[in-house]
Amino acid sequence: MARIKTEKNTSRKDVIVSKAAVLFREKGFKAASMRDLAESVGVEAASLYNHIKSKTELLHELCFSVANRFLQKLDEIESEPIPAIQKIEKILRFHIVEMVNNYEEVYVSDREWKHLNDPYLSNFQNQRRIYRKRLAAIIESGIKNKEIKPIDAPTAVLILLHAISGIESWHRSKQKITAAALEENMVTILVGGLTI
Amino acid sequence: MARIKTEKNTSRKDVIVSKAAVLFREKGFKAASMRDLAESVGVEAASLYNHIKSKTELLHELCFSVANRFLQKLDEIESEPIPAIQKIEKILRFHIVEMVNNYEEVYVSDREWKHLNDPYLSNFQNQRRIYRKRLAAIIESGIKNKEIKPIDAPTAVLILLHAISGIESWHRSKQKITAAALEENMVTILVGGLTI
DNA sequence: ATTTATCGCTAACACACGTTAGTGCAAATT
DNA sequence: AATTTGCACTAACGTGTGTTAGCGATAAAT
Repeated sequence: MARIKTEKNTSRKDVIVSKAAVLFREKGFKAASMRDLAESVGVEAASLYNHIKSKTELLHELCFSVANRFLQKLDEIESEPIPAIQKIEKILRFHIVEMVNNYEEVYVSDREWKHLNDPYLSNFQNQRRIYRKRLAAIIESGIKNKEIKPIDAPTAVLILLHAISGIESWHRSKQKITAAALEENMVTILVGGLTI
Repeated sequence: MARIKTEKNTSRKDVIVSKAAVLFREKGFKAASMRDLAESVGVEAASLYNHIKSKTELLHELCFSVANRFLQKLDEIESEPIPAIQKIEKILRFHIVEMVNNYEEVYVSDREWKHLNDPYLSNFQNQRRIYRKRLAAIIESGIKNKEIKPIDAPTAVLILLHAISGIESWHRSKQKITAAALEENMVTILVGGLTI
């Protein structure tokens, strides 16, 4: 009967959620079982339910905490009085840093949200759609100001976001370049590809 | 007792594999059940086993048929006597066209290969690793020849491949631009991002 | 020190899953 | 026309799943 160990300012639920992120990334949400999770937490499966309502709650928690972080940052950057292309670069860098430092959560939020249930599912999809539209709008304004090539903005957004999710491969690769180098390379290629 | 309808030159197994691709994309491999698949084929679940050995066999079939198409094309392009950057552009265009026209299969091969079993799993991972190394080598040679910016080649590969998988979003979007326009936009941004 | 709340345990549930066995009809082959 | 093969069916199996109920021990609050 060993209790779940917690560090300062982290509840037992936080521990579970964070272990779930690792597992969901490794195996996928459906393939990761509550018994797997229990083992990785160091407890019996049933005990998890003293801290969480359901398996899907873990997914909500992960998806929306990530989504909220990105939304908040976008609010912040959108209102800065800087050229559109610089806004895009800032957002890009934020995404990269998040993907590097909070790999598990961000990855799960990106790949496993399909398994959310309504109403969370529709909610999440809406947020995602709106987020992308806001990015597209920034790009459009950059095109108007001749900072950015006259390309289809939604396509540019799609490229940016998916390219970032490629950091997954970086995480798995044996001989990683440094995170800083990764960031610079990605910015060079992507911002370079957009700029006139 | 209605038999599975086949068109010319397609076996009943082909029909099943192709319906499986749709289902695996929609729900993910684990979440898609054989009973789901049976329904979409118009048959009882057990009847599927007159044509296939197992659920995973469907995944093998999909993953390796896609992988082989890409490998074959890479062989072809690699041996052409053209500048590296043009090779990259050709490969990029091939990926885009494949992702547009064979969406379901390519998507499943890209996202669901984790659920393969050994020895297929290791096999697939190896092929993937080697494929990427060959792409990186082309980029390296382009860098040497001053056709391509001096960036980290593996990072460039990662960006290219993942950006392509973003075509998933294009497929789902309501107001699609044409496939041709999509292709041109992607090439503009990505090849533009690599070129000096 | 006593009470109360927290939390991990065992046992078990209902259910969905992939798959096999065995039967019989219909199409293909002779 | 007779025979063989192909294929869909029903029934059922074992297993793994998420989750609940209820018990007892320990930590927290009084």
